[in-house]
Amino acid sequence: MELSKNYIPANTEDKWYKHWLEKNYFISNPDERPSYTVVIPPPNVTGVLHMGHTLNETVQDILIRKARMSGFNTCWVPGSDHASIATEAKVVDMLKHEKGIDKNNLSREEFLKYAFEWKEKYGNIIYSQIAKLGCSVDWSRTTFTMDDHYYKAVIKVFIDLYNKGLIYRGARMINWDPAAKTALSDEEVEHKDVTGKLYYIKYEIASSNGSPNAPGALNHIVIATQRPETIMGDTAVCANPGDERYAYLNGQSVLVPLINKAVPVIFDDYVDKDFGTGILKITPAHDINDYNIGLKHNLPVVDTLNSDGTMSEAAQIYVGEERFAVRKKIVEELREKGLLVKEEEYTTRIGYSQRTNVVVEPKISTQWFLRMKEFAQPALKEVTSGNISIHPGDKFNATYKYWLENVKDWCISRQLWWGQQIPAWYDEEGKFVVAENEAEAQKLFNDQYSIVNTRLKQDEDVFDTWFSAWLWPIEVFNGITSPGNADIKYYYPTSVLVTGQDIIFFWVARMIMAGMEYMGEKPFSDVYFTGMVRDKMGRKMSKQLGNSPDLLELIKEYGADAVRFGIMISSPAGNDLLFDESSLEQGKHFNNKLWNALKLIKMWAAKTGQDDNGHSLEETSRANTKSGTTTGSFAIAWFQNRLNEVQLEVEKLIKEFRLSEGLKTIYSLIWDDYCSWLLEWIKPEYGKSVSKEVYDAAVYFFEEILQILHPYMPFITEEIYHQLKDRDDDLIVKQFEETPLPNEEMLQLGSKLKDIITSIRDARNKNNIKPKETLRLYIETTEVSSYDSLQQILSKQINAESIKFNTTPADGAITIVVGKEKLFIETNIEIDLKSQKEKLLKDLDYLKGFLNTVDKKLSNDKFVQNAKPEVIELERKKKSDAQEKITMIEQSLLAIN
RNA sequence: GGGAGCAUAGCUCAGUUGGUUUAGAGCAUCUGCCUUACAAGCAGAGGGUCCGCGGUUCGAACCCGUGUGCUCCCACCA
Repeated sequence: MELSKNYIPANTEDKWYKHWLEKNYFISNPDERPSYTVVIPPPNVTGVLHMGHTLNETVQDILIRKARMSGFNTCWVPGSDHASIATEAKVVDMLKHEKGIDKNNLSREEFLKYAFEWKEKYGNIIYSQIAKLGCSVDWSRTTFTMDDHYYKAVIKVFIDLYNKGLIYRGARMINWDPAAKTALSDEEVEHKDVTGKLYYIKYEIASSNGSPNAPGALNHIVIATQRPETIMGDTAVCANPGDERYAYLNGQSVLVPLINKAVPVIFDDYVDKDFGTGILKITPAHDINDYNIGLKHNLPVVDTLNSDGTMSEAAQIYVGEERFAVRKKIVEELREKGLLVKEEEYTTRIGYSQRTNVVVEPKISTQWFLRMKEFAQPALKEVTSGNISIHPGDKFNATYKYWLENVKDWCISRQLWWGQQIPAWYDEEGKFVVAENEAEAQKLFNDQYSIVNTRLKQDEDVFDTWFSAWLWPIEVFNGITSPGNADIKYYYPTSVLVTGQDIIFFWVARMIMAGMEYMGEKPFSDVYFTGMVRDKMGRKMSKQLGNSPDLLELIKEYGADAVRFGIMISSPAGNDLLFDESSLEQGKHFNNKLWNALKLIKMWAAKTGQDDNGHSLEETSRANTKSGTTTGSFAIAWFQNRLNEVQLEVEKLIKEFRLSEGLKTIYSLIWDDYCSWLLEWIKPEYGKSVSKEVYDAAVYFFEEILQILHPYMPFITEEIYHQLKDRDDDLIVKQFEETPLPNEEMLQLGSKLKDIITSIRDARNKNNIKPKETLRLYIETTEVSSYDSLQQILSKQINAESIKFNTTPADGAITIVVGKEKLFIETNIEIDLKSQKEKLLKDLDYLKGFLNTVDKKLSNDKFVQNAKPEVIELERKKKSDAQEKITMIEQSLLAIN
């Protein structure tokens, strides 16, 4: 079949993915081989995959494919996360805008029906994207965090932890999201720097107890606040007890402006005398500090906000209006009434809901909490002991440690419908039990409260999505719902977790906790953190900026392999990566390079007559004959060693999770060593053909480099593997064999050959000698025999009509020094020696400078005394080498003049 | 306020116990090539005060201190 001019990904990608599926290569079952297991960080079913996912999935697929080709029983579990709040927000939004439905008018069941439809739709899009990218996941194990068994697992764990006394229910100050109308955990709040205003407001002194004002005292005080809309919730004002300016207020009250409510003046060390006016309004319902001071001083709590962020009845004024609108109105009213003393610009950090991006309100609310201290110790030890390795560790070990040492209780309840409903049952008086179902609950009511057959109502709330996600590496193998089953025993602990550094606390730390609690063992051995994908200007990808490309579009334009290449070539572990489509372009070019190498080899196959009839060839390439030995054999022997060198290096790099460097190494092996050197070296002259031996070697090496590249670029490698030969086996499962150490001498000989060729080509360029112009090469060397195997290649690559050793040419030849050898190039055309003289002078300059630094070292007594002998030996050698070269160049210069 | 990380070519980055040269790669740039696999290519070249300063050392891009500039995480000062 005729090969297309360029590689066309669309022709191969779906075909091979389908083939791999049909052959069940992705499916894993426990057997006697060692397992290599990865659980996918389940994408949220909130939408489609973005570039961050692309990077993550690619990394995982590379690791999995590499392991699959290295003798492991690989299992990559795909799935998705219901993402409670994030998805619910999306569904609510969709209902409102697309169907004109208000969530408040739906029953829980009706809403969940829509939510499941949403999940079905987006879950499937996500899965198809994962497939398009080539990910070799075991689809038979696809798990969703609200699957029946998974749902049960979450409930079971909650009940278990409750019975262990690790879960409690109570009123605490929590973060409230007024848009989603739910509590949030501390980790779901993002703090951003915001320039706001500090308003200085007058509070009249009420003088309620009739005591006279102190001398010089005013009839009002001034208090600074950023949130004037909260003043109606004030239940005291507070000064530092050591602050003499306010001592006179002891026992007095002040009036809250606008509503003229009298509140006491109290004193507490918490107040900083030097900030603002040194006096603080206390609003226990809406600030965590105020709440704590309130507790200490027994202050009442006046909650002036409704759950949706509007003012409540308790606020007395502006009831039902939105909080930020009210802020403006209150400032205006204060100004009109002369109660606003001044405003100043002020930068502060404000908490935003990670999911709805609205300003979070501190609010007192009854929620479920999980005690975390008990979990922190074992989870910390796994990492500090090195039992779990984090990559890159220098960056994250400290962060991990800090969080665990300062961990706070986890608010696990959410006022949402999308998620696992909390299995707590309440009677009409508010007594409750925790039970799997209502029947069980009735029984417990009987046992605990001696109440029989009362009307029970299940808790309306659901769990934080992370309260299900933390069980992921266990329950994808049903480890909670059927402990000790064959899968969990075989696959747990998993090998590596690949995820974003932004969820180290949300998820990574908590999975380790759950693993220790429920399996008594870590959930994974390594954690590989990828950085954030930004655009090439370093900005975060976002819909608003329009800089977040569509994965399927990219695959359509460049092909999945090129997308994988592009994202991997620029992604050092743990650092943010700047995504630039030009790297995908590079990937596309790389595909094409491979494709063209294939075309070349197919052409040879046709010429050698090996394609159909298996004829051996009659003619051999010029590079292939020399006195009975095949010198194609040098090219072949050299490449074999170079290949071994790269194989070992890539092996090491992947083991260290330095995937980007691994790809660069492979890229260079293929483009430079295989295509630019090897294929050119063994390429026959026009009209001639290659020997069977050389042809076979070229094919064999092609297969080898395809194998190394396969984990990174699975589609094109599989395609070419099959284009090279008709075969029944597939590259995806081709096993790597043990790699022998490369022969250093051979590698050096190859480098020497390359250097000579490059130097001569440079000289051709500089002296304007056309490639077609033949030249006569003279080599001054002490190692003539080393050229035995190089000569044929050399003369072909530089188009030499003759090569002579240790014979001096006539005047007018170009002189080049390569290593410790002197080359003379003689041609039939007139040469202007100026440029080569310049080159020699430049080389001379460099060498003299270099010699100088070496000399300085060697003439330093301290160096000679202290340095290691081998270092000194090396310096001596550098010195003599440099001297030798200098002499050679000086002689050459003399000859020119 | 506390902590972490980073700063090397125009850009993105390597540089793994301090000594293989006066520091490397890819991309970009420049020069020459429509050479029969590949112009999405080939051949070649140029390009750096390793952020500043000080120190340790025979020797520093690398270790220490300090300054500057970025980035991120954590934290309850209105």
